[in-house]
Amino acid sequence: MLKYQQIANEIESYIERHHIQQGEKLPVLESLIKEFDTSKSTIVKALDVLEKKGLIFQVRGSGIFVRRKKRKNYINLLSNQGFQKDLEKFDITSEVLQLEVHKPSEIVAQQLHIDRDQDVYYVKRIRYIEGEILCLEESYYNKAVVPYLNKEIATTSIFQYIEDGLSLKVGFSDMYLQIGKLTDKEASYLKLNSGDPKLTMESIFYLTNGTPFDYSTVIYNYNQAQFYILGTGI
Amino acid sequence: MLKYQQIANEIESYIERHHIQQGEKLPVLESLIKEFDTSKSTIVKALDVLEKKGLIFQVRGSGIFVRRKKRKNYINLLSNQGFQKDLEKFDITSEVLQLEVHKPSEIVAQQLHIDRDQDVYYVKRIRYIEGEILCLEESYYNKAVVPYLNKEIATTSIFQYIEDGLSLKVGFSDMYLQIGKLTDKEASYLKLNSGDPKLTMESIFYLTNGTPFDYSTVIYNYNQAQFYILGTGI
DNA sequence: CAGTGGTCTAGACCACACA
DNA sequence: GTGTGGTCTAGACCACTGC
Repeated sequence: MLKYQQIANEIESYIERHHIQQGEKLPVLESLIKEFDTSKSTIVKALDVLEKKGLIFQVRGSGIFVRRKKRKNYINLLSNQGFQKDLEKFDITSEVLQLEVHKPSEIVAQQLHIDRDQDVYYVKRIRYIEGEILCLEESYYNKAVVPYLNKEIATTSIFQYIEDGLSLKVGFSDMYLQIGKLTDKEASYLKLNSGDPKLTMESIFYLTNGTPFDYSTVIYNYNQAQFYILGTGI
Repeated sequence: MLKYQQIANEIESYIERHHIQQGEKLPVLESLIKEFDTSKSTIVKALDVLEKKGLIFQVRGSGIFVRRKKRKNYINLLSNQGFQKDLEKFDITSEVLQLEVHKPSEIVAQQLHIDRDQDVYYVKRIRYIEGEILCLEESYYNKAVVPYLNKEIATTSIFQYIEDGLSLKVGFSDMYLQIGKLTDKEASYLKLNSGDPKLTMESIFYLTNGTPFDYSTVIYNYNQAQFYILGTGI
């Protein structure tokens, strides 16, 4: 484990354990350097990680302060973790409607940067949050990257399988959001009415080496679609 | 200007100028160090900035590659810039419906972390993108932080005024997203129908020192609400 | 195994907040 | 002015990629 990551984790769990509130001050840099017996740069890097995660903010000449969102029951929109990791407080389950290997459409082939004669896994799921319907998801995985999938994996967490089972590293993602009205078909899956609001989120996930491996379209139930973003100033 | 920020900007404009495409390789670290005549750490920091912005990705043992989103006409959901800066390709205008100083409601006072007897600016605007109605925005500014506002400022960019005119630094933000149906009133502002889909985005903006100064609720026209996020792996 | 990016150090110096 | 975080350096060493 990287030293700075280790330190970041320890500070994070320290904040968590001690229920430190928004605006409360953390020990000064000098103390942290001594505490963790490391160099200044390493501490600074660890704190940068936490700052980018939205857990703290640093004020020059003043100190390091805890940032803590106040609203519960909102889902973190960022985080590549395909949920799960981020929603460990929530109970997320999945019902697999379809799982098969086939050739991609033009659009899918383009998003995954493959030829139309290469195989993809197609997975259609309904995902539940605390027993309520959260979303309808249709995903395409490049079979050259994800050579095997089964219903059991798709019922739990595909991303966890990719990272732990296949030892692949998820790097980054492009996400596109749109608002619209549910079609008849979508509505029946989500047990809503045709014409009801929907949030559509298309995502392309890439490995750390830049290979796109997953193209997904997720349609959220507007009753459950509550998201938060901890912005960190671009 | 900070050296690493300067370098990041130069690399960014280099990518832009040369129309470098997704996946194309940038010069290796060693070259950049020589080119900018600086230390390795500084270059690394500059590249980190660009990576977090979603412009490049770095692969150990391989190289530095350009990342470039392909879809146009989507709005960047992140960036604290209250749009404008991010939408410089878009034409954003605002119509001010209301602008006044008053005492905050319980909720507003709480979000801005002030007492109910302190003044806030209340601004209600309709914002247009390329001449089309983009959203209805209601904002509350802590008057202790933003002592003066007028219609002209609100018609252009309030955030630019805060940063340039008042020399305040925007630090970070909490954002909450929800999907729902338009009320009669909202629909009439957006020239849509009651019951049509809406995306509601509540934001609290903080200065770099952690002071919340702006609480805004924005209701987007679902026909124009197209967003993208460049995820960078949490 | 050569090339490339990533981590870590020790320390100098700078910039800002706050009293 | 003191305390605190931020930048920058020069260099050692590590870890991954791809030939």
